[in-house]
Amino acid sequence: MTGEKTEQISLQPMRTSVVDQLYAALRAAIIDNDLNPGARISEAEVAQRYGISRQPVREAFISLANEGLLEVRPQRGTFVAKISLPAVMDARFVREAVEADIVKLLAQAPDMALVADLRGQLVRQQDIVGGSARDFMDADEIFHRTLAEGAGKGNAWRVVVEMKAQMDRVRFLSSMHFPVARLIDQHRAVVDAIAEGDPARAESAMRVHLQGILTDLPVIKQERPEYFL
Amino acid sequence: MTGEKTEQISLQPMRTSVVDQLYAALRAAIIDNDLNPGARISEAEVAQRYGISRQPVREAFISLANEGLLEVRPQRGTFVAKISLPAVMDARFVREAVEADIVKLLAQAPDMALVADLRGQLVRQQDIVGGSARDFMDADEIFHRTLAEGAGKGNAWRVVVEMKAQMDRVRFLSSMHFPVARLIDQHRAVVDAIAEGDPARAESAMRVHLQGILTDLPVIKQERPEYFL
DNA sequence: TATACCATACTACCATACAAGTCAAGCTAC
DNA sequence: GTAGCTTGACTTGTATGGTAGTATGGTATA
Repeated sequence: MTGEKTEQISLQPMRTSVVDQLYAALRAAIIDNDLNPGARISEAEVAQRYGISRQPVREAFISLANEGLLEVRPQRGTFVAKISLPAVMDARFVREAVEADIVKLLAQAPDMALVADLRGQLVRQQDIVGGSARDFMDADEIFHRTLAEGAGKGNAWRVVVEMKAQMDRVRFLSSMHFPVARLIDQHRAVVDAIAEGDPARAESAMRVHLQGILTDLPVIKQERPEYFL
Repeated sequence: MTGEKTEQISLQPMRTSVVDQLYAALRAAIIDNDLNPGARISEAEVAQRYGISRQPVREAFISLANEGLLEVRPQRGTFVAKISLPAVMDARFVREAVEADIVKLLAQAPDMALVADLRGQLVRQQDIVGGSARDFMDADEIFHRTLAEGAGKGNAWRVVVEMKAQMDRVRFLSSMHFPVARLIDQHRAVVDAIAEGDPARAESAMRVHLQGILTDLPVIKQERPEYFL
């Protein structure tokens, strides 16, 4: 369907494989809610839209389904996964557990070079305060990744990324005005606790930060029940 | 390669998809070290062995590569992933963080029916003491999954499963004589702390339990350096 | 009018064919 | 003898064809 507009979105000429490019494009589209939860998205349709064959599309679908972003029902169709409240809450739970332990680790042996880097990021985050939600989300992701890599847990970050995908998808539904200033304050609290070598306070600050992220989830579910399972 | 013995391993006649069956079979083979780290494993070869076409094999490979169990190098070949020490240690780190929070949650609101279930499992674990490593690993997995599901974190368990795969692969290399009796004692300590509603002790017991799992990893790496990255 | 049935147009699944990159053995030129 | 090229046998990546299962809408029947 959408049989008229064959707008032939073009992919880069093979710097990386077609599958990888398509995977990234679809993943971003789903998280940004450019593709709405529950939307149908068949292999053939996507293949035609991107001017490629069905096989790479299918392979991109597999990875997205494994991440819980697509649901493929054999012989029936493939759909953007509806948002499951338990799944999102569990993703937040996992992320909190992992990042709490990461900052605990950092505070046990404070690295002042890392702290300086983080403080620099805080300043740059302040500059975004009036800016776009997208820009802040990017800065936020860099901040959290810096913590993980600073603790030498780069592989653990991969898990957080997967959990974050579930969470971000919901956040992008919530009309985009999260309290940037407060979030930055929470970031600062984490950094300060690390700098002072106070693991308990660092952990607590991170938990508070991550627990506050999905507070308006019930509201969103009431506003858009059709997006939820 | 292995051109003679085409022993045609047969898959079930389509109760579930060919891809899913093959995925499970290969995953088990890798974790059990039936397929050694670094071993070559081409799409065509596996397809022939199972009497199916290359496409389903390829799709199973994608999922296994996403889990870090295979490494596919374009135009070069596909290999069982060598064991990366940082990756394994980070997997343990993530698992500890998640399961520590799970038992903390359970101890905050002890469910005596769950405790009874767990105590029953402890008894059954005792019966295995002289038995096979495989049997104990299965019982161990059930125990940990019961904790996760008891805390209402069934989705979080999916993450643990992925981390466990990395860890179990190493454990199966270590000549199989882990101290079963001690591990059961540690399980009991967790259950007791939950029953008594002591979150701090439950957390601590779980962390001790999981930290003790990979102690002989350096020994294994010395014994079989060719399996490591 | 309500319901069982059936043709048809989808879907994802699997098989097969072709394309393109990689690597190593062996030949050629020097 | 050796460096460098050619060639061919691999590999995974992509395209296309055919199959079986599913939903849907129209039609005949009670």
